[in-house]
Amino acid sequence: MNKRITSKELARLAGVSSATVSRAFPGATKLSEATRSHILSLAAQHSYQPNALARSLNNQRSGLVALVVNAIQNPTEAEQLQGLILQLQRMALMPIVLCCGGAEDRLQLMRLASIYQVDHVVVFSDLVTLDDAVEIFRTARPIIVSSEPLPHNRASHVTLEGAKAAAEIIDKVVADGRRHFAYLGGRSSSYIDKARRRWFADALARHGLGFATEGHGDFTYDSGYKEAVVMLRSRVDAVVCGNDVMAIGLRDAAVHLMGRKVPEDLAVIGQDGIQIAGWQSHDLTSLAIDQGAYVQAIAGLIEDQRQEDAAQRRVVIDCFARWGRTA
Amino acid sequence: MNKRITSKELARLAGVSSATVSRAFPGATKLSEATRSHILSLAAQHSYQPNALARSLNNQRSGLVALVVNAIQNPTEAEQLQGLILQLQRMALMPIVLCCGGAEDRLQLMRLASIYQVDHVVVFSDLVTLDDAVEIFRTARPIIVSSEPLPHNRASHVTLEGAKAAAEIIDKVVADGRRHFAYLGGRSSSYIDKARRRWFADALARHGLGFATEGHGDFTYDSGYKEAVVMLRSRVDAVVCGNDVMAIGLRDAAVHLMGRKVPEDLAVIGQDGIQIAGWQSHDLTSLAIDQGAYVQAIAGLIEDQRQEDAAQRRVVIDCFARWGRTA
DNA sequence: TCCAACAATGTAATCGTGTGCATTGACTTT
DNA sequence: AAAGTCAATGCACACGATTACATTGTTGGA
Repeated sequence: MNKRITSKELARLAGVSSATVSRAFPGATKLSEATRSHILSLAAQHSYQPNALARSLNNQRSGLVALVVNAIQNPTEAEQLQGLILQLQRMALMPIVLCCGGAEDRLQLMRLASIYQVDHVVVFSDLVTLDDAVEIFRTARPIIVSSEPLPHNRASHVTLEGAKAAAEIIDKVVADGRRHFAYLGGRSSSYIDKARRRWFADALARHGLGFATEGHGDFTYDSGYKEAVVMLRSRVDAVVCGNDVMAIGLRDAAVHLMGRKVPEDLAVIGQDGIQIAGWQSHDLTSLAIDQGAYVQAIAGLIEDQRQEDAAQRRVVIDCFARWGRTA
Repeated sequence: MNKRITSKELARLAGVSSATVSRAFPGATKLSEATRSHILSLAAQHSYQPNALARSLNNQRSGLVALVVNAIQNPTEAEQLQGLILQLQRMALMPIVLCCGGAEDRLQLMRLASIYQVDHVVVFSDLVTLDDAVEIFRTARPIIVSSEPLPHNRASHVTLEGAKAAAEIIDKVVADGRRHFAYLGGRSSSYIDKARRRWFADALARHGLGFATEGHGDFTYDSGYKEAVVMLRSRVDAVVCGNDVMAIGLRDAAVHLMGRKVPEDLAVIGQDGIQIAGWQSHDLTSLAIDQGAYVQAIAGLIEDQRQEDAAQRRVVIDCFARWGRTA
């Protein structure tokens, strides 16, 4: 195992002090161009790079970002995570990923991560409360994704607004003659979960309608499949689902297990607009998130936080209708 | 922003030296039980936790693990990553995720991560060569996933063996009367890519058959969809795909665009056995990886590496046939 | 009673970098 | 020519925790 070369050794090789080596790297302050290039070429030759851990120790800035997610397997989170990580890489920040989904003790997990002095925390998971995140990560103010859009001086928010697009979808489905609506949500009491249901409920209310049937899944395919069996026993000709994956599960059960025709007998509407929803075998109508804008918003908030005294902000991202052939 | 409490401050509060505070934490060596519990209760009260960065500085052990992946969006990698991260969390190790897929300069990205003194590196991506990984991450010996199973003293390997299961699948498909086979691989020249093709080619050879048609995608749905249009112009009644996602794309094009019936007109075989392949709307026959065993193997190699002078090992994981209704 | 052994804790060095301050030397100004 | 200015660099300390070594106090045995 080759040990890594240290700045002191490089200084000895270059015939300067370690302080001069240190000065050769970031902004190149107060240092003759000759020695600077000398040091840099020697550094390249011995493949020297400063130790980020030691640097962080007196910088008070680690360059680490904790991403608290539910489960990467979930396509919605996978797409968001992928986009954000690419963005962080461009900002020369390192993501540490925490999977709350399968963890026994989520708070313990976050404490374990907090000792790494992360500069920023992005909480995607709704299994973690804002207060816990703020309390545990003392070195950084969290950014909460899809939480309630209330001003909160201890965290920044990115949240979704889908009322308009939901109305657009409902209007079309009602115009098609559907009258018996169902909603398949999550069991979670998180803000965004309730907000999404409300967008559609409000849109229905304007037609004098409401959800006659309701179900609760856990955002997985299997839960959508299972809930379909229960919910479709009632008279239902349109189902709105809390995410795309449950919608696909529900549709599969309806079509393959219960012999319904989609969209003739049953309209199915998802949420998130994941790439898989666009696969031709699904071609799901969905209340879609603009993933690019979403990631840009998060990255922007992180950028804001880099000045010490920045106020905490909130950003609202508009959803749009993705039209498929299931509604 | 609450600063984090330091060991020196806690020592002052407890009326001891910072050395004693340090001794109270890990193995509790040489320290009276009274002061130990006193310090621990005070630590809990002020929610003190040691700074991992400072600790790593003289420990020579950071607890960080770099996971070099292609793209999280890819369901195969997402499932493996999820499993491995959960396992790492149980081992109290922190994962840093690098996405090579969308990165302009992959080597630069790895260099950026290498300054964090990671203890271990797991390379899933085939966009990075073994030599580059070893060269850049001097502080850790990489574990290479799905690379060639040759002994290599600078890295450990986990690789797949699918010859037997591939033969099982091919035997069944040939018994069904198929004779005109095609293979849709990746453009990558990685070992595992070629090995997978070989498993099926060998199985076909035993029936005096071979791949009459070949295509090259990039492991995405879209590339499977597009290649279908080209490949299915030839006379083909069975296609083996390099992964499940391309298989689904190819099947969608065959069914919805070209009017083929699966499996009547065309057998479709995927690889990886991802969860999505099991969704009823796909129900893909696939050469599946035992994800549990795969993750356990990687975790085992990491555990091995924790003793300084451990030999580098390689582990072979057997694939199995997942039977769906596409073949 | 005296010395040795040992447990408990403090002191100080260490890990690798970054940076304020002091020092040196060359160059400019009057 | 004397003095002031400024660029270039070294010195030393800080960041926060760990650990070898030194020190203290206590106890047990001869």
